[in-house]
Amino acid sequence: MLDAARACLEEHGLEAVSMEMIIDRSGLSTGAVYGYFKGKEQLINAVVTEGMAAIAEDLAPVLTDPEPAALPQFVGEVLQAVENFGRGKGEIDRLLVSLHGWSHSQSDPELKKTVGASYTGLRRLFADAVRRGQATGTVRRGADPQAVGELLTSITLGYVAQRALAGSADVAAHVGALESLLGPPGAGAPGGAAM
Amino acid sequence: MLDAARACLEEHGLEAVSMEMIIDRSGLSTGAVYGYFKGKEQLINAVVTEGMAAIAEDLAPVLTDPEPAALPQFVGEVLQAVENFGRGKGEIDRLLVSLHGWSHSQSDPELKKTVGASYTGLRRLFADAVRRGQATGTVRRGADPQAVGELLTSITLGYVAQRALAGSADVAAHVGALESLLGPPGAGAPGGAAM
Amino acid sequence: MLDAARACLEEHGLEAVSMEMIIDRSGLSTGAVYGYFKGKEQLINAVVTEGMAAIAEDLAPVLTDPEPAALPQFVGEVLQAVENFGRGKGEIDRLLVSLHGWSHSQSDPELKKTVGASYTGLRRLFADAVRRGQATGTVRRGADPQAVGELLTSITLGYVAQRALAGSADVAAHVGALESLLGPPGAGAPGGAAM
Amino acid sequence: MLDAARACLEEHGLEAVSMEMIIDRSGLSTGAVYGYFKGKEQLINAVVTEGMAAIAEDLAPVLTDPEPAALPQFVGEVLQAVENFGRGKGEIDRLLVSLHGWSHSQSDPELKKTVGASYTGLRRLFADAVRRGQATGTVRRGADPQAVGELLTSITLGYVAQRALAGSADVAAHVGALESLLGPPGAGAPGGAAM
DNA sequence: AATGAATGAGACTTCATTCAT
DNA sequence: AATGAATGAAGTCTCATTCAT
Repeated sequence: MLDAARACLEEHGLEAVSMEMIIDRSGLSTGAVYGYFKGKEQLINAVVTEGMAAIAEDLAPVLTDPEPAALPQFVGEVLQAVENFGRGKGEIDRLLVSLHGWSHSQSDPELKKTVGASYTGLRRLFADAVRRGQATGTVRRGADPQAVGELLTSITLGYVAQRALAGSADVAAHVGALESLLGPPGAGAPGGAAM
Repeated sequence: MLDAARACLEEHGLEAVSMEMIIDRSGLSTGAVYGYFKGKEQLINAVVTEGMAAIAEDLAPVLTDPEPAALPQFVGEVLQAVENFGRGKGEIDRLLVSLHGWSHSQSDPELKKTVGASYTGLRRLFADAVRRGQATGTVRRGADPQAVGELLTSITLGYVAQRALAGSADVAAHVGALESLLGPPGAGAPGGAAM
Repeated sequence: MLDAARACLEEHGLEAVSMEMIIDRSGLSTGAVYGYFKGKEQLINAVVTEGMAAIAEDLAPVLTDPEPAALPQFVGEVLQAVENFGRGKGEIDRLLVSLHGWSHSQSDPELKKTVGASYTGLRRLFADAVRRGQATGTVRRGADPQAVGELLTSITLGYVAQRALAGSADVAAHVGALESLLGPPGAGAPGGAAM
Repeated sequence: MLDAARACLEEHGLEAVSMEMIIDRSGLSTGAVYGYFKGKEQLINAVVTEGMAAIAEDLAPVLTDPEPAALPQFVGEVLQAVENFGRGKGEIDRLLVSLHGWSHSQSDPELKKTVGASYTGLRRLFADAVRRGQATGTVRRGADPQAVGELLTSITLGYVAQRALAGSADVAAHVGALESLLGPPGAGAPGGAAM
């Protein structure tokens, strides 16, 4: 059901998905689908919500690592998890579908609140990781965890956007750029051998 | 016309905008609108295209600055230009509308190509600025301009996304985070007084 | 079952009653209901038929009274029985439901025949009562029993309609009007001085 | 449009009329119909409202006659006007459609109010006519105009109901019954000895 | 016999687009 | 060239009925 909706969303876009095509692809009957979801809105919202939950789950191990790696590598792990999530197991690219979710969530107050909470949460998780990094010596002490958390959130979301909009984005390039910019290692981010 | 479409897009979202509401708000007649645009698709595409052109125009002075500032400040200038673009002159927030454009462009091959070219261009502009920065000594020599360009593209797009999705994003926080991470100023990014 | 259907009919009207709501209210399972009634049509028809039978039963003692009262009082007894039927024992007003039955019966040939027979029967019962009234001296001899039966049928049905449509109808007013119009008592309708 | 709706209503009943059949019969396009009426509910309501207005117009000359005839004849004129209305000019019997309107109006609060006002108005018009009759000597002085108005309303509505439900109703029978009951057809209602 | 999840025909309605004026 | 009423294809959803369990 959600799989079918996601696939149709990727294939046809937010404006053109119809219940009929989702239902056809799901293999269920009209009535069955409307038994599970009250309507199209609710179904699309479920796709968005489930997507956020799924990627959050995939990111959790990285974000909650008690001893996070140096920032470039840490970002690399995050982006790789994001990338893996996009590739997923099926044929569809869930990161592309995300953009539809982003657009959709702007127009549904209820969903917007949920999404807002979720991304605010992501920001906080990043900040917490930064604090742990500072505690374990992989992140400069002088940095404001919240501000860095916000920056890392932008990099992560921006990776998704760039990947979809420019057609590609490279995890290694992001890591390399950060390494070369943050290095030379030693000043507080030991182990980060510059590019 | 495009103003009306943009406003309706922000107000109702990609799925719910109707030609009728755009036409009503534009003050033109149905026929007139169809005189200017072949159909809804073309009109929405025009909104997206015009939006990209407009923000590109606003970013141009910063991106093509012959002597770009140190990276944190440079990013600050970019994000501030983006933020100013969003605030715009009217009541609507053009950055929020961008997300609809991102979603929409995924489903229209023609538009997707145009958008892809535009964001690839942005990436290149960033890379070029990095090169100039390396030439004038504000960016580390060891960094790969293309990779850094990709990172900066992510930060920029991510700022837009985070602002819309989390409900807020702070230019100063981004600048501060970069400063404290890239600092101590001197090693190759002089002038960047660490936080 | 019929109680549930009746209640839903009153609450939602002929167009909006659904099997689902009737079934929910009945407390039975879908299958059980379809065990008792072949379908919605048959169920609604049963409601109508049962309603006619029930009011006929309530009216019987009055209509078959061997020595009917003078016409105004006789009509009063009939209308009071009708009113009592409407008030019933439950919360619902069965007279209001009657109007739905009237409407429904117009569209089902089978039911229309049944209903037609029932109301033709009512007319005849009235005519018979008139004859007995003439025999016992409470109704003018000159009157045509069939014609008077038809008039009394109209008054009875009209009472139901007026009650539902105008929002109220008063038994005493009907009786009073008849008394004042038919009187003076004695000229052929002795004993009708009452009230 | 309303003609088509009325015809379909008579032909299929309240539960079975569909917009599709009304639209087909009207010869208009779907969009045109929805241009005139916001939806099915509004269209049916318009049928009901127009029906009440139409019969009210037909009854007006009789009900507002400055010198109403004696009651039996007056009732005859009213019922004849009602009957003529039913026969109408087209093929459909508008009195049969009325029953659907009665049922429908029970379920729409807005319409119910309108209908209630209309029938309350009818009651008042009858009462007024009775008063004029008393003034001109065709109706007994002792009668309560309001009560008689209510009785006449019942007779009128009951005529419509009986005609539809029993399959027939006869104006002459009603007149005859009243004549024979109201008794000695003298100057009309000389003096009003009763009460 | 009883259940109630599932079915899918068909209902209502919208809205992008056209074209007579 | 401009208008906006009209079109009708297509979309969303309901609900009477069935049937595997």
